[in-house]
Amino acid sequence: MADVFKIARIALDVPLPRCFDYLLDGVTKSDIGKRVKISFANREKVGVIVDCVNETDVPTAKLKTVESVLDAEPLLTEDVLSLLRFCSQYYQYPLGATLFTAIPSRLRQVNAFKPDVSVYYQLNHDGMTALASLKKSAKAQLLLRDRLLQPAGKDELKWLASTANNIIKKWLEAGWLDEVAVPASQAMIVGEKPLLTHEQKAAIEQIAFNGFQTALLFGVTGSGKTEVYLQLVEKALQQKKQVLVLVPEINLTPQLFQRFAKRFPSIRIAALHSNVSDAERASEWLAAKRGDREIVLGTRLSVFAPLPHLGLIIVDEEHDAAYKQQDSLRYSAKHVAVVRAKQANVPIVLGSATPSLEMWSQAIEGKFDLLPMTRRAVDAAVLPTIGIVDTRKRYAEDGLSAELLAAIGDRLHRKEQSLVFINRRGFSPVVFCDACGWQAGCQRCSARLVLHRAQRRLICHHCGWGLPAMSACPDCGNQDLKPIGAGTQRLEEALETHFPNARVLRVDRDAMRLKGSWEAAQAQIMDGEADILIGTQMLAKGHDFPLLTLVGVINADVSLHSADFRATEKLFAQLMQVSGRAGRAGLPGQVLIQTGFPDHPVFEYLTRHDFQGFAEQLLTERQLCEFPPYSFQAILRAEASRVELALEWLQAAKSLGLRDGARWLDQVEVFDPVPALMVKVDQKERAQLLFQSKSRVTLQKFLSEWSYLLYDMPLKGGHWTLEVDPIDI
DNA sequence: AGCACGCCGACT
DNA sequence: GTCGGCGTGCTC
Repeated sequence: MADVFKIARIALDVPLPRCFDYLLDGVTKSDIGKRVKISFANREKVGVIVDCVNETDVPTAKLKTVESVLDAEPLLTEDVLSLLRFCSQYYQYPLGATLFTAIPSRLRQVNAFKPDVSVYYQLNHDGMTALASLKKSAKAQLLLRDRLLQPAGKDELKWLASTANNIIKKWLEAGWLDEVAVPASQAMIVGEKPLLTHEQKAAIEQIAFNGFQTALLFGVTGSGKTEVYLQLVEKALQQKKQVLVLVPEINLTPQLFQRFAKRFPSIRIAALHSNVSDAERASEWLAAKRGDREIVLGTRLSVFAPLPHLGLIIVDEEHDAAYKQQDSLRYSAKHVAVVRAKQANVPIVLGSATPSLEMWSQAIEGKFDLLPMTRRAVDAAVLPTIGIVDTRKRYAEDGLSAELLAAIGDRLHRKEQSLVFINRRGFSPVVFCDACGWQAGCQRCSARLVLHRAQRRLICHHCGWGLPAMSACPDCGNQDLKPIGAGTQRLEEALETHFPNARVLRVDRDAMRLKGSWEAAQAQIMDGEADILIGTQMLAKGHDFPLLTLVGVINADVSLHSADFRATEKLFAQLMQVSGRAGRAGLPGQVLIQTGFPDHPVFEYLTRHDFQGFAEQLLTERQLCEFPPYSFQAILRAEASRVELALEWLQAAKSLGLRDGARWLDQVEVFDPVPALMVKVDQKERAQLLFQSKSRVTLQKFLSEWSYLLYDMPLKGGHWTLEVDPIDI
């Protein structure tokens, strides 16, 4: 018989670094992970049992009794719980708050969640035949058709296409759709497979499927990484295992979902990301937990999905910063994924064309397996030629060099598409008075206001504050205010002037604000109904546009003199990524990068497509300076009404650390509190304190002994956070 | 995080 | 004389 206890230790969704004890007669270790209903500070709350004991320091009079146990079986099973315990400890975040981030919101509530009430739709045989040859421009129908190879809920379909309701209705009436209550398990069917390149074959063969293994799939754009994922997934599925696939952002899920659904039409895939409704997410989460979903495909939070038969983890676009959560539990999903693979004793494959230095260094040191794929899978597709345009020669107000204009003109002539990439929304980032030196600044942030000419407003990109654009300088009355520099809107205007007959399409957050406009824009680009695209980050990732053969990059150097030591690493990855948009389908691609620093080494490596050489050089630098990945960092950030208060608080926190963590101090470097690079954001002034150590373990020990003391140091009128392995310093 | 308890300004 | 401002302190 199992040991029986009297007291349950319960984790709650409160920002306190401890658990709370409640009486629960007959509680056993097998109850760990179950949810309970309790009264906490005179309020009903849901908690999770994390331990059971017979003795506690809490005075007996204070102990309350658990009102009810909500689960027959633990909602958080042992494997997920131990992963979350690791996260709580590693990221110095309270256990309760950590556990509750991993639980779908519907299951955090006191009211019981009734899963599987929603109807699932699936395309039947008639439907597949009828919809086999849709027009390319019927974007919504195409998306829905491909998704409906697998059972799908209404909410998710509506997210895929805003017109889903009407289309579903039509297809139901035509008898092309079946309503399925619960997606049924079937024998595995594998769709058509392409021939593999030698490199793809070699990569697949290196995954042994006999225990924990970390592999870095280093594949240039177009080398066929997805096909490698698919064949590895097939192997795992053959062993009746579940597969976890992580993608950096929701925009990339539909694409990958289609590939998976087409290849494995009988396999049930759960899509877990923030655009799936709460009810559907909870329902899919529970289905995965029952083993009723063979594949879970989702964004970073999916790394905590319950998978009783986990057999493989895939992390696509491993270098992407979106894997790092930037609030509450500040975890790195790819790091957690590696820990999960280790705990579950399964292989993990991380793919990227420009791996993070952190992963790359592990691979070349032999700690991870390196799976290189340096050739494009389509024979005819060659790597684009990359040219550097020196913008010091001639200053162009609109940001467009003569070389780039000529190349665009050339594409127009050949009826091919051009993409002009600029990571800056609005018309111009600076509004400046020649006469007195005045600049338009935000009243709530230490940032400049960006001119949005269409709205005739100056807008702060950090807090949203703004004011109507003025025609005269508010300080000296000068009538000649100058908008300096170019954003997407100015480029749009300039390109329309240069090429009056071209169809110019701007794709940024402002232009794509309306629902469905992004889908429409994609269809427009696919069908060749646009000649020149102006895009921000949105256009850099994912989608392949077959007619696109020229990519121009404006102002590639804004980040080159940034204080962030990761700036060049990020720039290289970003430029490689946009370059990858050029010339994928047999048409040769050209990339033109405008910069005022043409001699910077990053461009030399870039023109040679030499990631390895670039990484080697950066790693040498990092080693010399003892920067990550040769050291490990943590940052304590504080925000308050005035920066002096934040600095004072950090100084006090530092002294506390110096006293209490003294025995680690010879191995942990504690810097001085400094104001943040951008001191003021949204009326709050910020400062930070950096910790660094050559040993991850030592830093962990130091943080563990010191960080809980911070909870007893109130920051009046402010807020603090501790971040382990920060990526923005 | 909530929320209650607790001492000082402008209102019926 | 009260209503209410949000400063500190607690939650098993």
